Amino acid sequence: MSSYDDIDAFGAVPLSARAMAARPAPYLDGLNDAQRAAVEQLDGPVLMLAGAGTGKTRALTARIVHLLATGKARPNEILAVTFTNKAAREMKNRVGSMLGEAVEGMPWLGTFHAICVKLLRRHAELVGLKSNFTILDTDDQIRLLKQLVLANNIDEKRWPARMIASLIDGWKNRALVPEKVPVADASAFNHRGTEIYAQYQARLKELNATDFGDLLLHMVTIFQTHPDVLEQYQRWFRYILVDEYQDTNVAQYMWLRLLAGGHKNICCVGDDDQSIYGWRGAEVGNILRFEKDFPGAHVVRLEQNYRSTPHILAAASGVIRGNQGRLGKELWTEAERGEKVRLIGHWDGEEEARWIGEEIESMQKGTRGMRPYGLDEMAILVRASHQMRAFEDRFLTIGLPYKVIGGPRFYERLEIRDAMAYFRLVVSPEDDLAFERIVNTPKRGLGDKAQQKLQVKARENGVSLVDGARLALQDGDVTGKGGGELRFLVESLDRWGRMAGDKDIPHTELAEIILDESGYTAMWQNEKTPEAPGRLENLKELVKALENFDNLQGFLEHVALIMDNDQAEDGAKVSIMTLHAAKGLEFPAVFLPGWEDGLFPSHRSMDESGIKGLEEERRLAYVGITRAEEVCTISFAGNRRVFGQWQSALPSRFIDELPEEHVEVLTPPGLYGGGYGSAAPRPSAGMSERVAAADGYNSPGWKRLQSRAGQRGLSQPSESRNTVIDLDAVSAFTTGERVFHQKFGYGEIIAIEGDKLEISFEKAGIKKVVARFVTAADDIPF
DNA sequence: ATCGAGCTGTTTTTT
DNA sequence: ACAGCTCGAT
Repeated sequence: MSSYDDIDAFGAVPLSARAMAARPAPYLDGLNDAQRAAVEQLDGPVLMLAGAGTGKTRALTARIVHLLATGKARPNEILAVTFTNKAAREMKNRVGSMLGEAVEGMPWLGTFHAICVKLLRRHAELVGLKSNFTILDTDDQIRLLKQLVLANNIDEKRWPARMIASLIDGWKNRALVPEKVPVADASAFNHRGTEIYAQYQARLKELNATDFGDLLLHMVTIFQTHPDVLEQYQRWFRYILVDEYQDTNVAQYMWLRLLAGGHKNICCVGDDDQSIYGWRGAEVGNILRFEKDFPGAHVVRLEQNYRSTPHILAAASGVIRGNQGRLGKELWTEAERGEKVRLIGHWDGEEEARWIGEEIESMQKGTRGMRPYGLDEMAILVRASHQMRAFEDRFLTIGLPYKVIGGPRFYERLEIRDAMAYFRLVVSPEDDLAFERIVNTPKRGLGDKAQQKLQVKARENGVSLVDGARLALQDGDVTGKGGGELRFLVESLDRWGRMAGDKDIPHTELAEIILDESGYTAMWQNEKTPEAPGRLENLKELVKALENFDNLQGFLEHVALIMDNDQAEDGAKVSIMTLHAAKGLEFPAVFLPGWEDGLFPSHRSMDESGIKGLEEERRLAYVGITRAEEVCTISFAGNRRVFGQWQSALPSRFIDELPEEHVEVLTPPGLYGGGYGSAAPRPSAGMSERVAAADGYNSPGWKRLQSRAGQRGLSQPSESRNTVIDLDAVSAFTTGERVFHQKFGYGEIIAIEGDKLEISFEKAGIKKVVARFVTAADDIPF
């Protein structure tokens, strides 16, 4: 029998009545009418459409406090879901501080995944798992798939494990178990994908493991097939709150709908204009359909913005207006007009970085009549992480302190994963994936051959790889140096396992012993590469992080779901991050470089998803602009080195969409190459002649851009804005044209198919190449 | 078994 | 440009 009748064992802490009675509803103080409505409409479905900077977190937390204060629900009867641990933590803290001392955290406030793990541990047996199942990270997932691909004699080139992984993730995001994958979907991949999917799921079950997608998928499956279980939770969770609803995927949506099916008290908070995760399965449709999905829903719009100046808001609105099918929201503010959005063009990416570096330095002192800004008040938000390099290079040379936010997370680093694999293996010796990871790390002379033998032994006897290794050693399958090393490893694992059970050995000490005795620390000490010291440093940090937990097991449990990267903040620094990473943040001064068609909006995104892709890019632009409180500076470069090749580009179409009365076009100081830097936006589009002329679109740089584009038939902005893929290099070439390719040299185009060109090269013969790697022969980029 | 030269495919990222 | 990987040489 399952044990969900112990639900209320979790942190049922009744609110102290006197804490609430002391001051009547202080948490409602200072809320505007819309916020107050969102807080007080407790029953029935509510959609809180909260624009950027409209105080949604405040409203959300006040709502929770209101639920508690009115006695509508106890803390453990509220289900509050977020996407990130950071958001969950913040909400917990804010609810805590609004309530004053007393509240033991809300047990059901957390990320979708964290909550699903908690639920799934209780009901694991319903999907054929044990409740101590492990959660695989992306790395394990890929390795597992690779094995399956190999075992099926599938061509790895045509079906890379990564690709299959994203296919499977996509299905899981849509809550599709292997049998439910639509025929059209499956046949597009020759049914190979679904076969592997099914095998992969079976293998996960054998390993008593799940991947991230499974956490949701399994819970949806359980709710759908066990109405009794579902009912328990429907009854238990009297109120449901969802943050960032526009980012939910189909599986999350189904999960929510199922859970909300009882009381129907679900409050979803989100902003359709900030949906930027479509590429990983988020469905804007979920938020757009809310009123249909939940009949009788109250829709509350938070439109008063407390973050940005009117110019910035107007610029953002101007851009987002280009999207179809929005729920519609117009942000307004009482703030002073402030600075217009500033726009500046540059000759190339390096100059853009140089200019921004200098502008940041001037802004520190105060410039152009603006107040001085501290470094930590400024941020650079880029579309793609490779853009960061130019800034890092530049800032390093001029000694401007900066920090990169996002990027590889601590727990994703190689050395951390290796160390964790050792820990995992000590805690659960049957963790085959962990064993595979470390069996020959550090090098123990156990190559493919030897590992194959262990696999065979394990499979034949139906035991784990560690036990397989034991048997192989007994039978003398692995001998020599490798054999000795393997024996030592297996014995060490046993020893560490016993130590893990010994209460007298602190687990942090054990961790150090494991890393030392395994030779893992020594491996990095002996390595002379520049990153080795950093890796050792990270290992130390890992051991330190262990201090916050009671034992290795507890630590591993948490780490599986918490991939945070809380870098210690020391001193004021300019932040550099992607637009995606910036969602939810705000800065007094924001720089938005790289607004060029192809880069932003991203060529790829439009290729793959057409108009939907373009709209998502536009939302990204909206998110970018609305991060700025006081100063927003948009820039673009006429030329940029991409994949080692110089490419020229036109200013982003989003620049045309900025309402001109809210934009000030800056001309860079004439320090570098005269007027070259002052390439202006496309003159005939959004910007008036006056504005365009004022900043010199007659400059040589701009003219050159234009004439280059002209040769390609790309210069007419009016045309280029109507079609989605027009900037694709496809239209740039004609058959018979003489072209140059970096690797193959000169040749003549004989056919064009989509974005691929068939070219007869003088030296290399006939090849098919992607159009953007080819340039017209008489026009090699400057 | 392991090391280094050549090939490929290059957005965005959380859990 | 470059990282990550496969394949051939030690």
